[in-house]
Amino acid sequence: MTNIDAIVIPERKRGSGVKMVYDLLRDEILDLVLPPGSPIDEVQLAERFKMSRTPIREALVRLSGEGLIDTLPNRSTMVSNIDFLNMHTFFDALVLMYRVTTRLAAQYHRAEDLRAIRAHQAEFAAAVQAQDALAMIATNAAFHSAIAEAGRNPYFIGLFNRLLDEGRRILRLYYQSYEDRLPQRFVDEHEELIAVIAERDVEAADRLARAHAEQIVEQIRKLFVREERLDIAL
Amino acid sequence: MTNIDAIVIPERKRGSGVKMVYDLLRDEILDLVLPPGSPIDEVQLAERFKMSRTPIREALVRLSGEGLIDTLPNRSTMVSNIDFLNMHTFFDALVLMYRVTTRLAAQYHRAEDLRAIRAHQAEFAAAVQAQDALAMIATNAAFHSAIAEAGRNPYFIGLFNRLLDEGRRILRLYYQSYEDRLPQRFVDEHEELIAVIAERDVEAADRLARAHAEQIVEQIRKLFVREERLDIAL
DNA sequence: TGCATTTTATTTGTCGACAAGAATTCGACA
DNA sequence: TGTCGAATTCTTGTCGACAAATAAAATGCA
Repeated sequence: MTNIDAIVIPERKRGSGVKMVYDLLRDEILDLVLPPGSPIDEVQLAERFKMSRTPIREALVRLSGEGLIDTLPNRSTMVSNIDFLNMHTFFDALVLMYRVTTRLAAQYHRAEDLRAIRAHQAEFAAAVQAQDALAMIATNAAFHSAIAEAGRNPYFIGLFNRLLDEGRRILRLYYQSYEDRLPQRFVDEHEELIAVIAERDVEAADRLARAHAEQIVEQIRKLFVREERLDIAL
Repeated sequence: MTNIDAIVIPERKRGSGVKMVYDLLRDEILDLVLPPGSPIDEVQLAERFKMSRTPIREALVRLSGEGLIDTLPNRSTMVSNIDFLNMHTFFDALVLMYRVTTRLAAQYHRAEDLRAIRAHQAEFAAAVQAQDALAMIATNAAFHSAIAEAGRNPYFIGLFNRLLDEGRRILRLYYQSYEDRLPQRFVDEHEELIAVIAERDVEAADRLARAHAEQIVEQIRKLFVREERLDIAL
């Protein structure tokens, strides 16, 4: 006894409304389906999800709290912009969190953490093998997020995940250029990271994580200057 | 033509509802007027603020996003507990953010930042002079928050403010014991911090911030063991 | 009395409606 | 034709109401 509506909107249960809208909007923002600056219309969303504006608004409040959307009082709300002018603050925070979370993972990880980390690494390697840039971005973030989880510091986990989200948006902008040789190097560096975490070598974990993070930052920087050149060329 | 209601609820304007509820509840949670575990009743709040449940709920969603309240789906919502078992994760994050924000302040501060920092330091010194423990907690947090602002990294500022909030709750629990001699030492250390920031001595800023943070952590730790002794004594 | 089950009450999640601001359109006048 | 102001349309913030989910109370039974 399934009707067609049940396929489009899968039998929403009471209480799942906000979470559903939140998850989907979040994905669409991070995947740049909704690019920075896109207007967000409550009424439109309400029609799309076939629910009233109240749960939509609560989802938007959550997204706003995480800085993914900007809300002008009594006026429009839109997907938050990426602050290219102060990108260095993002890089600083990212490198530090790479280091700290990897350090803590080396200190506090348990056996099951390593299994989860290795599983994500396998997915990342597969994405590199398949030259699937979007999958590389997602699996790389998941890999490092798993390392952070193994470190068991909720404050660092929270900030790091937020940074990884922001990085996901930034990399999406340039994912075309992921066709070079660097990804294989990242795969190797990930393996080294796993090794020093497993050995509980905190200092080595710090050193490798730092080098790895600076690699990534450097790559993003190169994407920027290439983009600037294109701008000038036009 | 003012009526009595206008005094209790000061002429609420459209759009200010959520912010008002959010600000007030946040203060009451951080000041332990609402201690951890307190139940939060939407209807009661709606009556208290003389508004409907909708804006109340949106304020609660924000507070939930910041981890200040916990919400069980379809069930009660309450002020989040302080996780004493994993207090070390809080200390780790706090020390690191003290160091990082002070470093960045030494690097990036401007003249007006120093003025703001010195103003907060003056207020802190006054609170110590007056032996006003609650004012010490608040002005100390404001002092370090101002240093973080001078560092101009929004990611660090966000996490650090969150940690300072949590610290405010923890210290409130024990603020009686602030009657010892340590506060004067903190005043002196603050002066040293300001000096190295003004000199833009990054490494010294890091070193002093770390020592200062570890002082504070050590003091909180001592409060804990004293509390445990009292528990045993009973 | 103690336990299981039904009934009632309370609380939460969602809804449709309305009114206040802001943006837009329209029209008057120069 | 261009500009200013009034009127209209649109969007947002808030409201009161209702129904689902849970908790509490009441009832029945051993």
